[in-house]
Amino acid sequence: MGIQGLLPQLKPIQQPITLIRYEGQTLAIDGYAWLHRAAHSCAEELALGRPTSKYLEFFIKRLNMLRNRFNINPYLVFDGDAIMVKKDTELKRKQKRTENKERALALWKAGDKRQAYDYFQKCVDVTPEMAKCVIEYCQVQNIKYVVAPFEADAQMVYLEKKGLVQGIISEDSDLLIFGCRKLITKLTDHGEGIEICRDDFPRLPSKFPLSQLCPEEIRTMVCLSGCDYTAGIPKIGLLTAMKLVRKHKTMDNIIKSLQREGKFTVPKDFLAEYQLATFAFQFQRVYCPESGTMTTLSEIPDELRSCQALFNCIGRVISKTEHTKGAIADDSEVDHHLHGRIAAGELCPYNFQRVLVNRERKLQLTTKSEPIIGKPSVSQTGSIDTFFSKTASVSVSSTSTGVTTQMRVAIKKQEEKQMENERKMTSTVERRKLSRRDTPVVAGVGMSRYFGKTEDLPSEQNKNATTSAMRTPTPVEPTISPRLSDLAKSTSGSNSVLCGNEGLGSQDEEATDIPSSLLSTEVPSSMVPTQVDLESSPFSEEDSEVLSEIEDTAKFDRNEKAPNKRHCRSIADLRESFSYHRAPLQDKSVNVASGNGALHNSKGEKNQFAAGKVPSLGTKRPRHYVASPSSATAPRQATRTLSLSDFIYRGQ
DNA sequence: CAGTTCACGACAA
DNA sequence: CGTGAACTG
Repeated sequence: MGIQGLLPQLKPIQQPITLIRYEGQTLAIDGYAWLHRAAHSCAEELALGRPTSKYLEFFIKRLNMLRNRFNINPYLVFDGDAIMVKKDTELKRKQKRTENKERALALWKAGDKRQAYDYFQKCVDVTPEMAKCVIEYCQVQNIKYVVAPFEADAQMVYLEKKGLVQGIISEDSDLLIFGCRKLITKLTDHGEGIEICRDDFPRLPSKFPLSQLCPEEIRTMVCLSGCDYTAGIPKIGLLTAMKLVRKHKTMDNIIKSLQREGKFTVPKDFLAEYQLATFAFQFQRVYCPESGTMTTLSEIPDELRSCQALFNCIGRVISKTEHTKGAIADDSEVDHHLHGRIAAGELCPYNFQRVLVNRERKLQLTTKSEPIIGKPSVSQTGSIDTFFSKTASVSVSSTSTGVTTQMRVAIKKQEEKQMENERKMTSTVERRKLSRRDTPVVAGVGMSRYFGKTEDLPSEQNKNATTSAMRTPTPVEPTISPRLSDLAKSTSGSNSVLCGNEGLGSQDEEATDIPSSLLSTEVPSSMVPTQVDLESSPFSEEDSEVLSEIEDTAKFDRNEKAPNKRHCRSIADLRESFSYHRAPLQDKSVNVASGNGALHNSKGEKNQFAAGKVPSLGTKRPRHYVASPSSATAPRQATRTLSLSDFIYRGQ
C-alpha cells in the first residue's frame, strides 16, 4: 500500500518534530491507521467476536494526548466505501485475512493458543463497526470526525485544502500524491513524529527533484512505479520513473518510448489503468462538512464531465431518485442527505440501507452474555462497575446513554490514568474543591458526566439538560422503530443459542436494513415511533434492559417538545452540552485564547459539523447552520462549560 | 562497482 | 520500513 519507496526518497526533508509546534491547530487523523494499530492489541478478541475495549483505549489515550498535552484539535477521518479501482485489491486482502483467520481458529480449537495468536495478528481486520465505537466516543467528547465517502486520504487532503485542518497525521505516503501539504508520520505515544512538508520539496537532492515535477507528472511517476491504483510496470521503480518523466514528460511519450526500446514489458491496459488512477487522485469524491454536500477533491473540468469512466472510478454515489449507487455526473442528482448521514457515521458506508452499529453494543445485543471486560481493574474495584449495575436497574438514564460497557471501562481507565497524572502534577491541591478526590467514589462520580447519572446533579435545570444531552450519541431517527422489531426477532427467540462462542466470526450480518420507505427524505410523521410500537415489542426483561437505550431515545423523542419533533437535537445538543472548553489539566483557560479561531471548541462555527450539522431526516436546515445557542439553551450552556473538574466534583 | 528493484523479516501494539 | 540478494550497464 502507498507508494513503495517514496518515503526513503524523502528522507532529506523528513523532519523530526514534536506536536508542540501544532499547538492550537487542528490536525486530521487517519482513523483506520490508528484502528489498525490498535487492533493488534486485541486481535484475538476481534477475531473471536468477543467484546473488547482495547482499541477504544488506544484512541482515548492518543486523543487525550493531542488535546490535553498539546492543545491540538483532532479531526478523525475514517475510510468509507471502496472505490472501483481498489475493490479487487481489497477483496484479495480480505481473502488473505479470512485464510489466516481460519488457520488461527483451527489452531485455537486445537488448543494451540500460542500459534493461534500469531495468526490472529495476521488476520486483524478493522470494521466500520469498530469505527462507530470510536465515533460515539468522539460524539460524547466533542471531537470532530467524519466518515469519508470513500478514501480517508482524499478526504483529509480536502479538509486541508479547505483550511479545516492544518496538517494530516497518517502513515500513508499517498497523501502527498493527493496534494497534502503537511504530513505527520510515525507519530509516537509521546507526540513525536516525522514531518514532511510540501514546501520542502525544493530542498530535495538533484537525484530526486520532486519539486521540478508538476502534479500531473508526479502522478505519472507513481503510476509507473506502482501505487494503490496501478500495479506499475515491472522493473520500474521510483527513480527510473522519475528519470522517464523528466525525459519524456507525458505518460503517452513514456509508453511509446518504452515500447520502442522493448526493455520493459508494458502491461496491456496500463494506459487505461493510468487514466483511471489520475482521475482517482484528482477528483475522488469527498464530503464537504461545511456545505453538507458531496464534492470532489478538485473540481472536475468541463471537458471531463462527459466522461463516464471518470464517474465510475472517483466513487459511485447515491442517486436521489434511484436510491442506488451509480456513476452520477450531475451533482443535483446526488443524494447529499444520505451521504451526510454516512459521513456522520450513522449509516454503513458501503451499504447505506443499514444502520451502522457500534461493534461493542452490537455484541451486547446479539450475545446476551455480560461482556468480558479487559481485566477486573485492580484499583478501586467495585466502585464504577457496581455503580453502573446498580443504577442501571434503578434509572433508565444510565443505560440510555448508548455508551457500551466497554466504553465505560475504557473511559474509566483513561480517566484514572489522567487523574493519576493530575495528582502527580499538581502539588497545589486547593486548586479546586477536591476534598473528595481520593475517595473511591470519585471515579464513579467522574464517570457520571458521560452517563447521565442524573441523581447527582443538583438542579432541575441541570437534570433536564443532562438527560436531554445524554440520551444517545446516535441521532434519534424514526428508523429506530423498525430496527427494534428486528432486534426483537434476533434476540428473543434464540438467546440460549446465541450465548457463548456460537457466533464465531459470523456476528456481522444483522437484519438492520431500513425499509426503503424510510430512505426518502420526506418521512411521514406517522413513522415516528409510538407508544404502541414500543410496548408491543415482545422483549424479555433482560432484552429490554439491554435495549432500553434505544427505547429510551424513542420515548424521549416523543416527549421532547422541541420544535423539530422528527429528529430531536440529539447530537447537536449533546456536544453543545458537553463541550467543555478544556480538559482540566491545563490552567490556562483556552476558551479565550483562541483568537485565531483555530480552537473552536464549543461555540465555534466550524464545530457544527461533525454530527450536529448533518441534516436530519425530513428537515431542511439552512446550509450554513450555525449552532448558535438560542436564548433558551444559553444559560444551560453557561452552566455546562464549567471546567471538567468542576463538573465532576460538583454535586454529591 | 554503483545503482536499482524486489522479496523477505521485523517492527509495534 | 530496513535489509540484502539479484540484476544491469
